[in-house]
Amino acid sequence: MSHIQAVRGMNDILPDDTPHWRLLEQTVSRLLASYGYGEIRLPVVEKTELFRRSIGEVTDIVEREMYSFDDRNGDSLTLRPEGTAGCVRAAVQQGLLGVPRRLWYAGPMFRYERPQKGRQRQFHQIGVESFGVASPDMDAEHLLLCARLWRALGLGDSVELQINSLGSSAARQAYRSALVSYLEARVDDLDEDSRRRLQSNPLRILDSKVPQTQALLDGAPTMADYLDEESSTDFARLCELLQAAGQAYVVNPRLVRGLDYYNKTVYEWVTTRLGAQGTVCGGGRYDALVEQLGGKPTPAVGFAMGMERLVLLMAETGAIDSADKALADVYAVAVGEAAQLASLAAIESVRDQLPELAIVQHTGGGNFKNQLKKADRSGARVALIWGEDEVRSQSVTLKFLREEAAQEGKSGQQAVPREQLESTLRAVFAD
RNA sequence: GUGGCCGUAGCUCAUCAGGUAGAGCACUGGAUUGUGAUUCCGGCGGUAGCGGGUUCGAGCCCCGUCGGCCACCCCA
Repeated sequence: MSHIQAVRGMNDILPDDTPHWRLLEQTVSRLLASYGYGEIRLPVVEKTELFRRSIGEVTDIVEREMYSFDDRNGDSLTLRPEGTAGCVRAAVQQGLLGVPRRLWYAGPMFRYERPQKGRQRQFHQIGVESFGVASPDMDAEHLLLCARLWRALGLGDSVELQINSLGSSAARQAYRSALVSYLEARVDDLDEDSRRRLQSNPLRILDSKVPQTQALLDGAPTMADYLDEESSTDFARLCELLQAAGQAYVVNPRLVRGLDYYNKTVYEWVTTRLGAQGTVCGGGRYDALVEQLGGKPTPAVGFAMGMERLVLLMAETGAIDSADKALADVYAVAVGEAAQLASLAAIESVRDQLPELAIVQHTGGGNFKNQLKKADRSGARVALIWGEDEVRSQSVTLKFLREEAAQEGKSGQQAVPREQLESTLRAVFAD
């Protein structure tokens, strides 16, 4: 068994799945265009320093999940674990921040984690970022845009919106120390993971999955009580905007996000249908990041959605009509050398005149039975047959392979004079 | 990084208590020397992930290792 296998957690996406992916990509790019967002294409590799500074030194991503390596000149580079950092870097570097700017991107991200359902080491995100607008109407725009996407994908009933506000960094600090002192007084009741996080990242204890810890938190100080005034009025305004738009949401006061750069509004779209990895999309404000990365102070909001998870959900929900797996509309069969010549010439002409038809030409020889079998397996609706008889009479036999065609009174087969082939096909595939 | 379950034909799986492996699908030949999908008959296809151990004998038991799935951690 010396086959070379794919790297763990880096998966092939096979032809059976790519139609789902394409539908997602097309739907997203149309929708974003309709909201006036411009696509930006970013490198997959950035300087390691970029991620250390933006995501945060003590996060799991930076501490143990990055694919980092030394370039030949000694620079430390990293396969991007997320998209926001690179997008901000590009926006600053390319001078895109003079006016409010709406951007989106899509592509692979890399995180060294144990693979499980909805999580792999190379995964794909679609990211959306808006720069230069501090008011919550931009947050609302993002959320409503997402909601519209879920509806377009048939996922409207499968996801729930949870929102929260983290407050300004000062408010966060204040809340953080209040939480820590509350929990330190009850450290004996804390689970092991949470105790560790008490040192490293106390806010994350809030979304612990341990029931006992959650119970302990019922008596803890709440984030809302520590919010600065601007954060709380902005958050209230966002809720108001969502209500006005008829968008349902749940305020989850224990929602925190893993990356350090978030402040004020944060949110997640979650589902219960995907096992443990329920977050399908997540984001929020990061008003300080642009300045932190050397740009002029610029407020920003953004989110990222996980394409693998969305594709899983689409399949799970049956939202996608079990896609047409047929690779061909027409399958051309030719037996004999003369027939092959006639077939090739005719098919090239059909391709000229009916470029939208998917035509698979039989290759590799074989008898009639064999070739017809391939025609059937291809999923094609029509087989075109050339043999000695057709060559002699300068015609082609058109055979209907599918039952639904029979129901339309198009069944069996018929001889078609060569010069009528294109018009006959045009008529057959008119619907 | 931690834990549980699992690796047998291209795919999905069987092999009851250790006695050197079987089915369906797929592929292929024929019944049908120019006709698929249905039916019938035949054929190809396996160093049982890999390595070691126990045993007269290991797909089955033990150890290691690699890989997969799910969960924890964390996140999309």
